[in-house]
Amino acid sequence: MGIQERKARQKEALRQQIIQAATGIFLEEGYEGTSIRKIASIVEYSPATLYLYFEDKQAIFQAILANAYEEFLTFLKPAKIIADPLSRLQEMYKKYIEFAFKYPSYYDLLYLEPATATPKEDGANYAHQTSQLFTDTIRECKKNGYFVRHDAEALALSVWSFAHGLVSLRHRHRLDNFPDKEWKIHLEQTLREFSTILRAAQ
Amino acid sequence: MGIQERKARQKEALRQQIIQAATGIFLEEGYEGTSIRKIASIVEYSPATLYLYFEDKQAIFQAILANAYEEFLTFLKPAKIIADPLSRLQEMYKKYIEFAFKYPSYYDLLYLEPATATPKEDGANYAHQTSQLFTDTIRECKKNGYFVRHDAEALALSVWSFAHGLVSLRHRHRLDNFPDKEWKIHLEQTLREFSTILRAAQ
DNA sequence: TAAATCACCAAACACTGTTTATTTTTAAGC
DNA sequence: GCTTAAAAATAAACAGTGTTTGGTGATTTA
Repeated sequence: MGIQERKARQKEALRQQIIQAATGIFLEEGYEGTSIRKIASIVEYSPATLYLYFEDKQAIFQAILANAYEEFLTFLKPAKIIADPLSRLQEMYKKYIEFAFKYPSYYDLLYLEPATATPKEDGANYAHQTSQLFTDTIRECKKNGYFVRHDAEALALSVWSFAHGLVSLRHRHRLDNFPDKEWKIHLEQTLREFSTILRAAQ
Repeated sequence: MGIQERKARQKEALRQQIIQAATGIFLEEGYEGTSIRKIASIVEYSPATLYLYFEDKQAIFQAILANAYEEFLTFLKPAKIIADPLSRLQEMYKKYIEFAFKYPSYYDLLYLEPATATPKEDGANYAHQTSQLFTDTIRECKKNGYFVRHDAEALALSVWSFAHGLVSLRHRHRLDNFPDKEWKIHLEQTLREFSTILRAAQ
């Protein structure tokens, strides 16, 4: 009965091929720029075939989303090692922002693209995990005597909002008055500024 | 030579009719949900005719954008009266966030929708004006002895990023783990939290 | 009244995500 | 090996999108 196993393997192989092709286009052209027909032409199958492997376009991107979040966690890992929780928190949102500018398409898919997924499922789930990441770190800060008068969850959302806001204003070209070179300096200045006011909030 | 004037008036009248129809659909269905054909059917002209009055879809929404920003400024006006610049700053980002939740479509068009406009023109321009609004207020704070050690522009971007981040995470359903009722409380808590750390940053 | 200009639109073009009906390929049973 | 049943793949269509082209009929000018 090795035939069914081989079939399952082949089915999974094509699934992965579709995801890979979709990721390739997506990273260069974004969500809207990635069409079923483009993906189909790369894997050399008809567009209709893709619907035997994925329910719809959204489903393909949920598979990419999983990989994107893996990438994101890997990117954040170095920050997680830092012993002092306040320094760790700062390094975390720095890395968060660095990830966003290094992988803009991944970032958009994770946090900026319209999410049609149902609340408790995929779409909002990765976002919830991210918010937990910040909340947990701030809770540790509180244990170490930082932010004693503050609410961990609300402060975590503030920090995350700052980072996400900064990134998405830039990604959506609302900060184009800063040319690329000038922007780099201003970004660093803004990060320092935010770090300063955060450290002052004991 | 009143004929050409009458013609110009009629042309302008239809232009406004198109903008009005487009705004109606847009406020209920968003940018993607607003099609040229839908607008054309409301004003009872053919889709092709709209291209005699606007270069493309984007151009129609730039006209709406102007109205949206007017609405935004009107909404912010009460905050601008406040004498103490620090209290004014706080009321400004509160009103900013309030506007975003009251007119989500307008907000999206202004700050969240992909902007294809050239840097120095419309798209980034309103955003630049918004950033100036925050920067000017913080400069006044500095004159009154607040934020003396801080850079006005960088701090302004921090504040704006926080407000925009909070709004867009919610608008893009990345905070759906908070149901509507719970969210309202958490939003207020987060605003208080941010206000606290801002006040501590002397 | 004839010529020129203007306003308008039907139809087409090149796309999009998705579904249906049909064909081709593969495996199973005799 | 041949037939039958099941599985896999697809051609073609549907309903929609933004936009362009070519042409018609009304209006203004000369």
